[in-house]
Amino acid sequence: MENGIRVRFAPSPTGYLHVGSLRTALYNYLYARKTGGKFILRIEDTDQSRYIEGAVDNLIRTLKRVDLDYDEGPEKAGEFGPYYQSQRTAIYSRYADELIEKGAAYRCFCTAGDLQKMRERQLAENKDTRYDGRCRNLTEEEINKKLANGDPYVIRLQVPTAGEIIFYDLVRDKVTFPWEMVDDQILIKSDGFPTYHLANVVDDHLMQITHVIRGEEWLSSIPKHLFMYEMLGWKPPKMAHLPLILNPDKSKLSKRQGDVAVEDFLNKGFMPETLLNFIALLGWHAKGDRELFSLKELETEFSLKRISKSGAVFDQEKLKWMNGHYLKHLALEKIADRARKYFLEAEYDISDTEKYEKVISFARERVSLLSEIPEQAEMFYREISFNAEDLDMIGQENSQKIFRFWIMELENKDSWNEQEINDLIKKTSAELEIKGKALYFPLRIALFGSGHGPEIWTLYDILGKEEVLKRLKKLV
RNA sequence: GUCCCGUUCGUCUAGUGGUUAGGACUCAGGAUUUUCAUUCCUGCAACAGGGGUUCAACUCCCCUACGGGAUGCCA
Repeated sequence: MENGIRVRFAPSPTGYLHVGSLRTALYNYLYARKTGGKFILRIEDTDQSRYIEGAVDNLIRTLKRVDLDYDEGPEKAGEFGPYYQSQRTAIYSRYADELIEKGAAYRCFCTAGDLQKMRERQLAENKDTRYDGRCRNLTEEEINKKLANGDPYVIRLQVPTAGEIIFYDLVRDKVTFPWEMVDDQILIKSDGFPTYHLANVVDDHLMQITHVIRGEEWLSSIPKHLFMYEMLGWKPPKMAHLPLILNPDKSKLSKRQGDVAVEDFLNKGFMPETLLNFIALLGWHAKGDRELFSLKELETEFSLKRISKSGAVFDQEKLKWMNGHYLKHLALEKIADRARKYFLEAEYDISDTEKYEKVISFARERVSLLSEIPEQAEMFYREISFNAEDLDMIGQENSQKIFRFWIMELENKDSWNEQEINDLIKKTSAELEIKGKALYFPLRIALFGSGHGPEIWTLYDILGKEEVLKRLKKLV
């Protein structure tokens, strides 16, 4: 159901995918899926000084890992490419020229040093630090002379100096800015590359973007963007500015205060389902009390109208809880598959698939991260070791009686089912007149090296009769 | 500093003029479980402050406070 809605996720390739960016991507994705529109990925790589090898590949890989599919973008050419801004410089300069012709932009020959000095002076005089517009009034003669001279220059937007601009944001409704406060933004840098502001306006128009959904940090740039749309004679897209995701101290979520890279969360053992579900809730909420949603469910539930206005603290405690939830409720094979790499890292032999899945089914119940699963599984893959206290318990007469009784009984029959093992426990208790903790503790210590852990049957089921017997025999 | 945006339990939030202000995470207690974990139940805990408007404000308006964002030849 093509309805012409087109949204985009336009990250700059910084080398990793920020959690806040993931949410922006998700909301754009959801809005596209919900409305039957298109979701475009565009790479905003116009800052040459920040080029990072492999950053785009990593970005795309991460998007894939969390299952966020785009309809157009790098490696998925549509009719509006190229989708790298660094490959579109000719396009931007054409529109920059058009703005100059229309008197909405001008060449500025001020050097970085000039600007620095200007800023310092403004600061000293306690004035706003803004470009003072000194190059606005250069004569044609002066300009041509500098041009002929090969002086480097930038192109600046010539914004109105008085009045105010009113616009309507889908999240914040009416927003007003006085033009006085808006700077003559640089559109084309002296290296010929555009700044975000120009590139974003040009591309959103050319790529026929209908809705711009992005972080609140862009809100104050809207006047400049809207001015460009107007001067170029274009219809601006609808805007939705998302509340910020915050550190525990309420500042904008940043690297300095912990992990912000989606890759890091994934590698630590958080799962895509968790990340997507949790992050969807940071700034958006369904009508009722429901909080658990799969991606598919979000696609139908999502609505721009229910995006909240205030920032949301990224609470890792709740993230962990939610991951624990998905660990327990997702298909066993899926968890088993994802946990595999952690077992391999721990060098456990998991070639016995049946055993491995039983282990997973036991361990998934008691952890909140994929990476924590192997430590719960140690008793099934490693020889157990005992501390002094354990040894003491093992050496006691009653313990020895229990072990010998079990060895004898176990050897009587080839295989045991759950009922039979439980009956054996009862029988042991009756025959030896040992009960409760005094019975279970020695058994647990002997079989898996701890007073706490799985039920005896669970352990027997996973390890099998031979291994259980072996562990018991070693101790008598 | 200036401009912009925001403000319901510690945190994420529901709420849209009349509610015992609901849910989730965390925390505490209890039940189940021979243990641990799970699960379930119960509890603690919030409308930033002050003015209006109204018969009635968490809900609408204004001010103050606080928080955040922007203020780059970065996005």
